[in-house]
Amino acid sequence: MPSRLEKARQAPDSMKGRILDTARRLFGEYGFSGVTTRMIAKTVGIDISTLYYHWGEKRDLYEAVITDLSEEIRSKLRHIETMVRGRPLAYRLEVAIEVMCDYLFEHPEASNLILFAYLGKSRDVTDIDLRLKEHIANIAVAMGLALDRTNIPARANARVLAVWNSVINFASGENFFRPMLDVDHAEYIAVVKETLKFILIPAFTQPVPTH
Amino acid sequence: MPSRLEKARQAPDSMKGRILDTARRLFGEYGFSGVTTRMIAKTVGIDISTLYYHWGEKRDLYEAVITDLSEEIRSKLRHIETMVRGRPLAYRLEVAIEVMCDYLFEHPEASNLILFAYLGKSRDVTDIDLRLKEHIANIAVAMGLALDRTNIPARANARVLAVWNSVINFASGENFFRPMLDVDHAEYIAVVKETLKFILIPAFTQPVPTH
DNA sequence: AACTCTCTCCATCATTTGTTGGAATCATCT
DNA sequence: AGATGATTCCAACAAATGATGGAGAGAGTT
Repeated sequence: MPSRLEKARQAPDSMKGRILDTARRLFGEYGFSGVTTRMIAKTVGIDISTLYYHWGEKRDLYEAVITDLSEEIRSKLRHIETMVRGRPLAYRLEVAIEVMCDYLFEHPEASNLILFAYLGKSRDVTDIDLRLKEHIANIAVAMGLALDRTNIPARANARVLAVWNSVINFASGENFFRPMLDVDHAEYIAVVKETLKFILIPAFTQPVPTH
Repeated sequence: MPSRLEKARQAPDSMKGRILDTARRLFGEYGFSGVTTRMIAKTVGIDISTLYYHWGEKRDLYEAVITDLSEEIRSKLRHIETMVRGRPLAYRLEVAIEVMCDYLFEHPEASNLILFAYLGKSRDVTDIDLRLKEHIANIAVAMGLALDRTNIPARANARVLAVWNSVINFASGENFFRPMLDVDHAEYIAVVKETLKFILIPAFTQPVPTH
């Protein structure tokens, strides 16, 4: 039996990887309690025992999904950081918004999983670490809001979180918001990007008001 | 047996009202699938049949919670509108942020319920209308981003949504974010308000850039 | 007292859900 | 071919879950 402790990332064509992918999609859609192990197995097209053979408890599978996602986000942020290093802040924000939007709209389940993690308390699953603190600290440094990764002021972290949240919500809420805006998918992405830039860039680039 | 179709709002000391309140808190904490009818009944301190007697299906109870919340939000927004009518935009934003933050932090389950509604698909509960479109349209008009409630441009709606989302997420994610900021509850609220003002006010008040 | 109406609970049912044991299949190695 | 180990599925179980029928308790009415 394969170890459940090994690295989450799986070859996407292996059975273990296929289960992980499907679980990720479904957990993102319905949340932990909203998904049954049978749903996952049926979607993959396998028997439920096969799922348990590869991943053990439902909670372990969920944890693997979160760990996997966290790793993906980290690498995405690293990528952004290399793209913007040394550039002016407005440019950094613009690139970050573009890249994060593209990533999140290509992986609709990702932002949902993140939001489910915020909402937190699922009776059965607690203290699975999305390592958001780490991610946010990295962004804060990349944005020039803090000098080093340790001891970042609350204010700086909060500002990064505000940016982060704006992006996440627009991605997660697409089905909810898009009818309100009466646009198609592509237009939605464009409007979101424009709106985010409209909201975020002035805040960080305008001269400090004297009051 | 009481009708399940009557107005959701209940006297808070009636059995039906007590059940509604408890259900709201629990649904906000764990989501629809994360809550069992037995949990609700046990928390209220009654037998599960009593719950079914008053509210019928779990879904109906959930729907009542959402309808109730929607009504509450609408009245809150109306209240804000009367407070800011005719004032300059920066002031309007500031008041809106203050009042919405206070409301959401006093009702921690509210923002969670809203987010759960975004995420949407709960296998068992669909198409319960939070009437967000209406709320957002009202804000857009109150903010002066649109002239009348009909035919609001996508761009305006998106901007209001961005504001709305920022507030909601900070309220819902408190347990998640607060340890990252290393502040207590009161400080958290203060930091959030400050951050929201920092982010949102410049965007809407700065002179239109020429490009 | 007898009746009615509202409300509450106990007991129960059918499904669903998480989880496991064991048999069958299949490829690999000797 | 036979042994071995990995993988898959069938069948089943215990617990949890949504939901209901019916019996009481209590208050008010006649």
